[in-house]
Amino acid sequence: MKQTLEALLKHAVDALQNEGVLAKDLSINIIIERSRDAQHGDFAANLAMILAKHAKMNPRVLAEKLIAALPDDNAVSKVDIAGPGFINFFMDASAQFDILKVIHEQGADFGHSQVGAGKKVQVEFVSANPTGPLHVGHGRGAAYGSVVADLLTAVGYNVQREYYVNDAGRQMDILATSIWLRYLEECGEPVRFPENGYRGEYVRDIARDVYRNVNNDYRRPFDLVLENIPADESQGGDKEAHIDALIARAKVLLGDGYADVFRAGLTTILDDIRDDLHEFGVDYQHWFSEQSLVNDGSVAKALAKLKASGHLYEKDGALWFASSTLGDEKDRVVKRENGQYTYFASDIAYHMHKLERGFDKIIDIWGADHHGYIPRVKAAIQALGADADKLHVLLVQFATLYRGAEKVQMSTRSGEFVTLRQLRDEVGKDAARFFYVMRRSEQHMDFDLQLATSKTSDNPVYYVQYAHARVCSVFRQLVEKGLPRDLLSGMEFINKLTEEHEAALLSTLARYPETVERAALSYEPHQLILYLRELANDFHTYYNSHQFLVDDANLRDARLNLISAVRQVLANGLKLLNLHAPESM
RNA sequence: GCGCUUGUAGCUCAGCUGGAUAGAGCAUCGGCCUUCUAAGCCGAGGGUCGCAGGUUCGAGUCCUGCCAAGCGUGCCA
Repeated sequence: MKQTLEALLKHAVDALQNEGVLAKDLSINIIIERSRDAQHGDFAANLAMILAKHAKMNPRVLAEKLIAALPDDNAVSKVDIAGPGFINFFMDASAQFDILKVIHEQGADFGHSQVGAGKKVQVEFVSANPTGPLHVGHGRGAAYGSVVADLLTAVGYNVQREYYVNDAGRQMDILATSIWLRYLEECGEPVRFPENGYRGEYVRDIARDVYRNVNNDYRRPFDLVLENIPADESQGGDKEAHIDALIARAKVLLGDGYADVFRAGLTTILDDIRDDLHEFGVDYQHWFSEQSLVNDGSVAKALAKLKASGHLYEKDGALWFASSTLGDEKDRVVKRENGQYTYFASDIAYHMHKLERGFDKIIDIWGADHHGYIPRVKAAIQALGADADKLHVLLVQFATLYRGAEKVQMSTRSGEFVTLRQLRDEVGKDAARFFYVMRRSEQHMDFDLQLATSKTSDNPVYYVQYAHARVCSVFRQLVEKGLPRDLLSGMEFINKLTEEHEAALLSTLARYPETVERAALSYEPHQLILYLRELANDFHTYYNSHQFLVDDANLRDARLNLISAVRQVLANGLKLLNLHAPESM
């Protein structure tokens, strides 16, 4: 309907340009928006106010000329000038009813579109180090990323979801070493566990698995393990040096066994993460291994490419990327003095790999604490000869957990954190997803566990789901009362829907496709949640003030068609968010 | 110090990219179940949009400067 009005206005502008009222070379962006207030009609255009200056004319006068030049259209019943020069459009009531037919015909596809035109987009999200179970901080990224991906799919993009597995870094070595030390404890060795090791209970679980598989094969006397190892922090030393030495020692003492322990940790934890996310309604097309970039020479290749284009130099025995010439604050090391690549080096290779895979758009979803990392990655993409605007980094703030008014304390290091699994157990998948995505992703968020589990009207998840269940309930009542339903007759007598509440619902329903599109293109799932709450509210209000199963069969059929459309749109929206649309509650 | 993000009702947050009288939920107060599910609805109170300038027909939204909070500023990931 917006497009129709835009076309009409365009026509009027052309006419005025031909008459010489408006300059021909004017670049005009016609914006039609929905009126917030029903008094202002259904749609409004601010065109006259924007053009007033160029035309050297009072906006209201110009609006009058525009309206005079407007072609007739059946869908428009009245056009007004209001306020400083708004052009308000009142749409014909019969045109408003068309949306019900559209919803009925398109069903589950209603709201989908092709604005993405099949362009290839990659959405990479969560990508937490596989050094332990996901915690609630990752949950928000998971919920947000998956909905962004689903929204983009709904508007016609060809979306690939990817998880980048950081299986190559030092953190993984710390994990493997932690597992081995817990294993030695299992064997009965008097282990002093390093302060920088991973202390979570899951490390012991993996260690026990290893023990079950190899018995004492990897057992070494702890005295030997500790020989000449620099002291840990509480012993007056440096905890980083201590753990690094332990890692090196583990590799020496275990030989091939080290890789075995390492793999046990990686696969166990990755399987757990995969399973966890799956149950949270998050699935990926690809799990991309960082180690594979090192193994297949991609990192070396990426650096060679940077070197060839003159973006690398050596200093202090290390290899540097001159990112400061491309907008970064300072240059960054890609290969350390000790010959090892930095994390950033594999990230350059990773993004080169993404570029080579031919995505039109690359979306990285990161925790907001990584925001300082954006300029260097963009610099890398540019240095690789690609367009840095292809990369869109979306930031997700952490959520602070509350139980009522009480803040839930968390600390990853000590192992005392709330896992995503615990959250799902406590509040359920639907409430968790809904709450995570309810707020703008860059906004700090307070997640109240008590509210999310409350089965009262306080809880917005139930509010929306209840609206869906209520429609279903009406149809059950219809059957119980033995009343017939005639869909076609309902469409035929659709103009019996003359109540204010019905008009409001029709207009809200019509807004769904543009809401989905806006939410998708601006990566803002909360727009969809907001919409669903509005639609649910419109419905509940309607429900409370009018009976649907009335004696007048024609009116009844018309109303059933309306609420059936409401149910369809609620279901479509809930599905996009990967939430259940319950038939009863 | 510099950079990024945030600042809107008592609390948690929206505000459609510059539009008309700044909205919603919770909380508070007052109403509505003999009727399709009260997990619902209706009503009331509650605001210097952090502060000060600027841009223009028009600013919560844009620009500048302050103030406050969070994060970043590693040859960590």
